This record gives sequence, C-alpha cells and structure tokens, in this order.
Amino acid sequence: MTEQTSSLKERQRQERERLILQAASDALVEKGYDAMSMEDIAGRVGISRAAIYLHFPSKEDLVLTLLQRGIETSVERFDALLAQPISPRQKVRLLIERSYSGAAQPWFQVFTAVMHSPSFYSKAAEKREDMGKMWQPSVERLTTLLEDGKRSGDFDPGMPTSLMVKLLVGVISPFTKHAMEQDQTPMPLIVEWLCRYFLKGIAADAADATDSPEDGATAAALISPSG
Amino acid sequence: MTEQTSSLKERQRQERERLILQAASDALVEKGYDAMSMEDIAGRVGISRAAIYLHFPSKEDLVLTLLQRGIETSVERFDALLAQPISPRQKVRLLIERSYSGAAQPWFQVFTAVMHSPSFYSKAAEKREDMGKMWQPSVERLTTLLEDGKRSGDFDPGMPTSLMVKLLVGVISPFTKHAMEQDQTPMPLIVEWLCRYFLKGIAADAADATDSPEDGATAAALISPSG
Amino acid sequence: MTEQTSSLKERQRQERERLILQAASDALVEKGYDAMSMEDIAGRVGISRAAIYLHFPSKEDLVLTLLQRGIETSVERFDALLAQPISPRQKVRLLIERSYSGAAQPWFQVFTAVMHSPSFYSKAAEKREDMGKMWQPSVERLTTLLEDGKRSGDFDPGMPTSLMVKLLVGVISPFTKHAMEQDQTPMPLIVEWLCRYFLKGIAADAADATDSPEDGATAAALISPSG
Amino acid sequence: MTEQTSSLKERQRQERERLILQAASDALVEKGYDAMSMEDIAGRVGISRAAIYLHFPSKEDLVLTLLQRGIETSVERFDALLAQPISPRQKVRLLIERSYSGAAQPWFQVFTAVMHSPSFYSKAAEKREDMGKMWQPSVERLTTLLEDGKRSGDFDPGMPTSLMVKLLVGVISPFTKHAMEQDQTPMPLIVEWLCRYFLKGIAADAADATDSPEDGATAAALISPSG
DNA sequence: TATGAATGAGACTTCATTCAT
DNA sequence: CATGAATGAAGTCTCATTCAT
Repeated sequence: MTEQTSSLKERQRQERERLILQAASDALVEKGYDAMSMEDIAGRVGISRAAIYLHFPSKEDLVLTLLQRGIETSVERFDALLAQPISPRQKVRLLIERSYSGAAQPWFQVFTAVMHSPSFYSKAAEKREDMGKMWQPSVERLTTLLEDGKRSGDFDPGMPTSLMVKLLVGVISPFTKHAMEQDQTPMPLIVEWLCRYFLKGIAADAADATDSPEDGATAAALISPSG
Repeated sequence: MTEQTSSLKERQRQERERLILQAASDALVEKGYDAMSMEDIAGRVGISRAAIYLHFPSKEDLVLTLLQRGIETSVERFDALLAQPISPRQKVRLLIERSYSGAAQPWFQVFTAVMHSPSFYSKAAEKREDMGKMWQPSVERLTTLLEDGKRSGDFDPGMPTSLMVKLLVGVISPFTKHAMEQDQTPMPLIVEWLCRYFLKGIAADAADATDSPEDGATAAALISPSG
Repeated sequence: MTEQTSSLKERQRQERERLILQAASDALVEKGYDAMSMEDIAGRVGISRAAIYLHFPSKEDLVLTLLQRGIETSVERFDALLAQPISPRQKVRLLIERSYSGAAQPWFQVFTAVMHSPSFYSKAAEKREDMGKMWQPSVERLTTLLEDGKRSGDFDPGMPTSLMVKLLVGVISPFTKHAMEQDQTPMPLIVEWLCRYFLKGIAADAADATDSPEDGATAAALISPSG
Repeated sequence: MTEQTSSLKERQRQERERLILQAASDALVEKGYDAMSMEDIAGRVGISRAAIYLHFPSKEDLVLTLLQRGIETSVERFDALLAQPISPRQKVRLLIERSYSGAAQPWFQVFTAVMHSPSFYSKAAEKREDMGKMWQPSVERLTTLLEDGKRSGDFDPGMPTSLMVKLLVGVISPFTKHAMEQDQTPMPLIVEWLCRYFLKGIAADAADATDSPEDGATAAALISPSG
C-alpha cells in the first residue's frame, strides 16, 4: 500500500513539476531569463513561490532542468526523423519544415532565450562545467546526417561539417524563425526558400561552379580547390 | 576665448559621453540589458553612478542613444561600402568579411543584445514608436544591394529580396559570429566558407540546377518553376 | 480547523497591518509625508522595509489607506455624537472638547499633515479622482449639525453654512490644536474659551448687535441686514 | 572709485539675492519645503545651482532668510496699520481684509508652508534656538492691538490675550484662506463674515450673555464669571 | 506538503552640496 | 564671480530565497 501511495504521490509530484516547467517555459519565452520572476511562474501554475523550491533548488536549476528535458525530447524526435528511409537532403528538408510548423519545439525557443541571457549563461557556466555539453547529443545527430550527405554527394565535402551544423542550427533557430515571421511572404513559401537556400548553400559544387575568379580570389586560395 | 573654453568643455563633455557609451556597450554585450547595472557602467568609466545621469536621463535612454549612434555610424559605413565600384557579389563578400574582422561593429552586438531583452524591448516600444524603424536605413541599403545583384544575374530573381536581406543579416549577426568563434576552424577559412555558403545559397540557378525531383516535390510547386 | 487557522492568520495579518498603519501615522505626524521614509515606518514596527510592501503596494497607497481608515472611524464617531439627545450648541461643544482631549483622533492630524504635502497631494490627485471626496461624509454631518442649530435659533441663519463648517473645522484642526498647546493657559480653559469663541462667533445676533456703524460700514452693506 | 564699484557690485549682489529669495518663495508655496529642489529655484532665476551657494550656505539657511525678510516686511506693514487713528475693531477688520486681498503678503504663505514641514522645522530648531522668536515682533503688535481693544471695551477682557492672538492668526492664516477660497461664496462676503465671526467671537459679553446654564456648565465654572 | 511572511541584497534614481576651472 | 561636473547619501521598490506553521 505504501508503494501505491508513494507511487501516486510520486506521480502527482511529477505532474506538478511538469506544470512548473511548462509555466517556466512560457514565461521564459515571453519575458527572458532576467525579467522572468519566480512569481511569474508560480502565478501561472497557481501555487506559491515557495512551492517551486520544493521541486527545484533555485531559479537557475529550474531553467537548467527545463533545458535538459527539452533536449531529451528533442533528441528523441531527431532520432525518429533520422531513422526514416529518405535521403539526407530530404531529412534536412523535413527538419527545417518541422521547425517552422506551428507545433514546433517550444524548447528550442527556450534554449535560445536562455542562450541570449548572459546573466544566466555565466552563472550556469560556473555550476555545470559546460552547458554546451547539453547540445552534444543533438549536434552529434546533425553531424551524422550531414556527413551522410557528404558521402552521398549531396553536400560539399570540402566544407567542415562543424560549420555546416552551425549553419543548419542557424536556419532552424527561433531567432531566425522570429525574423522570418515578420516577413510578408506566406510561411510555406518562406520555408521552401529556406530549404533551397540552405541546400544550395552547402551543396557540392556542380562541376566547377566556383566563384568566378574575380571575387574571393585571395580568400579562396585558403581553401584547396574543391575538386 | 569664451568660444574656445566652451568648445573645450564641450569636447570634454562629449568625450565623457563617449566613454560612458563605450562602457555601456561593453557591459551590454557582456551581461545583457537586465543584468547590466548603472554601477557596472560607472565602474568601467571610473565615475559615480550619479555622474551618468548628467549625460543620460535614464538607463533606457542611455541604451537607446547607444543604438542610435551605432546605427548612424553603421549606415555611413554601409554607404561607403556600397559606393565602391565592385560587383554585388564582391560587396556582399566585403560586408561579411568586415563583420568578422576583429575591429568589427560592436554596435551590432549591442543591437542584438538589446533585441534579445524583452524587458528593454517592451519599455522602449512604449517610448519610441517602433524600434524597428531604426533598422530601416540599413535594411534599405541591403535591399538595394541585393536587387542590384538580381539584375546583374548574380542572385536568384525568384527569391523575395526581403528574405534575402534577413538571411544576410543572419549571416553577419553577432549571434552567428559568436557561434562560429566556437569552431575549431581558423577564422579566415570560416569567413570564406560563409561567403560561399551565402552566395551559393542565393545564387541564380545555373541552368536547371533545381532540386532533383525526388525532394521538395510538393513544396516546390509553390514556387514557379525557376526556368 | 482550516477555518480557524485561516482566521488566525488573517487576524495576525490585520494586526500587522494595523501596526504598520499606526507607525505610519506617527511618522507622518512627526515628519510629514516627504520626510517620512519607509525605513522610518519599518523601524518603528520592527520589521524590514520589504515587509511593508507585503501589505501596501507603495508609500502613496499606504498613506491613502491610512486616510480612508481614519475617515471611516471618524465618521462613525461623528454619527454617535450627533445621535445624542442634546442641543446643537452642546454637540458643537462636545465636538470641540473631544478634539482637544488626549485620546483625540490622530487621523485628523494625519489628514492635515498630508493635506500640507503638495508632493503627496498632487500624486494622489492623479490616482483617486478627488481626495476631497473623502471629506464629504464628515462635511455632510457637520453641515446637518449646523443647520439644525440655525433652525433652533442658536446659530446665525445669515451666515452660509459652508463657511460655518470651514470655521469649525479650523477650530478643531490639529494645526490650531498645535498652536494652542504652545500656550501657557491650562488646556481645559483653552477649550472652554474656544467653545465660547466659536459659539459666539456664529451665534444668531441678539437683537441688533450688529457692528456699530463706524466699522465695516461699506462691507457690511454686502450682507442684508440680519434682521 | 572702489567704493562705487563695490557699491554697484553690492547692489547687484543684493538684487541677485532678492531674485533668489523670490524664486524660493514661489517654489516653496508651490511645492512645499521638501519637494522644492535647489534646481527649482535656480531654474526660475536662470542661474546655476552652485550660484545659490554664493549667497546662502544651505537650503535651510536660504529658507530661514526668506522667513526673516518676510517678517521684517510684515512688521513694517503691521506698524503702519496700527499707527492709523482708528478703533481696534477697525484695525482688526483691516488686518483681515488685507490678508484676503489679492496682493496679500506672500511671505505668510511661505511661513505656513514651512511651518507645515516638520523636516525643516526640526532642522531649523537645531540651528537657531527658536524659530518662534521670529514671530515675536508680530505677536507683540497683535498683542498690543488686542489689549487696546480690551481696554476700550470692544473685546472680552476675560479671554487671555495670547489665545486671542492665536485665534486671529488662525483667521488670517493662508491655510484658512486656502480653505475659504474653495467656497462658492464670493470672496468679499466671505471676508465680511470672517470679520464678524472673529469680532463677535472675542467680543466682550453684552450684559450677561453667558452660555445658557445647560451647556458648558461645568467647564464654564473654570472661568470666573465674566462680569 | 504547501504556504504566507519575512528579509537582505541590490536596482534605479534624486538631490544638496562641493570644487576646479 | 559663476558654472559644469561630480558625488555620497538616501529613498522607493523588486526579487530570489528561507522558514515557521
């Protein structure tokens, strides 16, 4: 019986925790890390500030947990996508399209909101060695995807994969999304153009489609002829 | 003589003001709007908090001024660049390269830092109608540049220019810069790859280099066949 | 049980609030609105500044509440006095005597202290339409009292009641009280003389006890012969 | 020559001082002591804050001087009035009427404004033994006037003169004036009624017009039968 | 467990006052 | 003589966090 009770309580506890994280997520996206107060969160959940501390030891840890949960979810979705029997180009397309669909990952917005808050970033850096490690799993998946594409001849094998990853992240980042949403162009078109843009940008050069000799002459020398 | 005196004092005053703005700029990039305190700024300059108020009526106005000054400077540099007798592709290259050079526009970082602070953004929105209007002049210049490139056949005439502008801004944004700086690749190479990436991404399609029929079949239909 | 608990907490809360208001009252009378700091109040109660904000959203609201509570109490006492089966003259006497008794209404002092603070007055005017409306109920009672006296032949029916009210308020105002307390004369005597002064001052003229023709000749013409 | 120069400079200096005092007077009446800032004064005169300190060592002293000058002027006017060959009743009338005339003594408003600022009052009390001494000359004149009236049979010889003085001061105080100005009654009528009120209030009792035995029975016993 | 109460630290801002020029 | 510049002290208010109930 104790077990059942405990289990029930535990479930309630986790539900509470989920609600808090959800509220924090909303508040974070809406106000940013600094401007978000514990009262904001408590108010949305309908509990007292103090109750939050029964689940998380500090505002900082609360947000850190939020990120971790988000990443876990995100990685699962990544894996599902990557497991599909389609070409790397198609996978990239799906990834971008999904990022711009309405029900997209709110966690990504959270992540970005937090990344842009130096006051959190510096604090967190002290506590957990490197927040960047949370990226790791996602980055690994993207890396695999893009290298698959290189091998299949879709993507330029000369471009460092780490750069490609960052560029892809840039395309699907909520910051870019936010910027695009301001545009008059209908969203489906925007997404289509984004896909084209990114895919062309990292595509393997068709034949010798290098920049014409006039521009980038010097800089281009830095890169071994991409053939 | 009074003129000289006045001029001297005025120069000193402006110098002080410049120092304050510089300090604010640094603090802003380092800590973000909310976490930056007036004491942070005063400390860097070596004056008292109260002294700042001799130059700016509030923290908010100080940052607003910072943005305006930055934009003015930025637009001038834009114009100088655009006036050069080189191709649009070359101009875009220069623009990107310059953004990643050491002495690049810190104002851009400031702008981005501020854009990511909802607490400032909302306050400022009340005061000055639309902070977005400060972007206008820069956006206009980029628009002209990119449309020139379309006419010269360098850039894809099918892609909406407003999208191109946003993509270019994304490439030279301090957020992207920050991400790139984490990469192991030497900076000059990164920049070269960035240029290629962007220019290829928005390039006019060579012949019929559309996506192979397999991918984007549906979505591509949204865009009139680029042939 | 929960009810009792709630009731207990609520009672404690109200007690705290009362203590804060009391302290604010003292500080206000002693220092005036501007010079009174939240620290002054907190210190008297033995709590921290921040604790005050758990009860009142701002200094201004705290004082506003103080006034409202005071008026409510005051009006109740007015009503009790006016309900007594004595003549209007007697009621006026009682009113004055009570104002000068030791345990007199401190709220009146508060009110006056606040009325003399332009900085509060202007702020409050913005918030609540007209602070003068808080006077209304008290003024109405005094008006009724004095008009009763006119009808009973005790008071001069020629003098505008609104003037009488203001004169009576003047007599019982803490400013007058403060002045009187500086006098050497024993307080009971002072009060007796005050009563006589006021009652004679507003008394219906016995017979034709108008000013002798010599003085006020011109001005007196303004007032229709009080017969 | 030095003398003339000195004299000229001295005159200019005094003129400046006068302007400062005038500005302070205005600001004081408008904002009260605490809310009035040195910048308020400097701004009205068109000089810098620092310049004020060339004439007065502190805000406190500035206001103290303001009071002294005001009293000096006031006493002169008192003397002129008292020297007139009219009855005490007439003199009181004139005094009241003048207090309510448009060009009345602004210094009185200043005095009251200051009296109502405990923060100034307490500070000043520390510096100059007793601010009350500044009243002295004025009080002496009023005392003389009222005792003359007692001797002439106009005023009640039983009422302590010091009380009469305070009551008279109350009638002509700017606080009363302010209250009266809120009334609908035309000002000339108000003034006439005020005169009547005060004169009747302190008048010698016609015959035995004591309060009817019912009221004030006990208290009245305190005062020796006014016959 | 959950909460109301409490607080210390710190934020922005104001202001009387001083001083070098 | 007058001023712009500077500041220290103080004031109002916010917030993450703790703790007794």
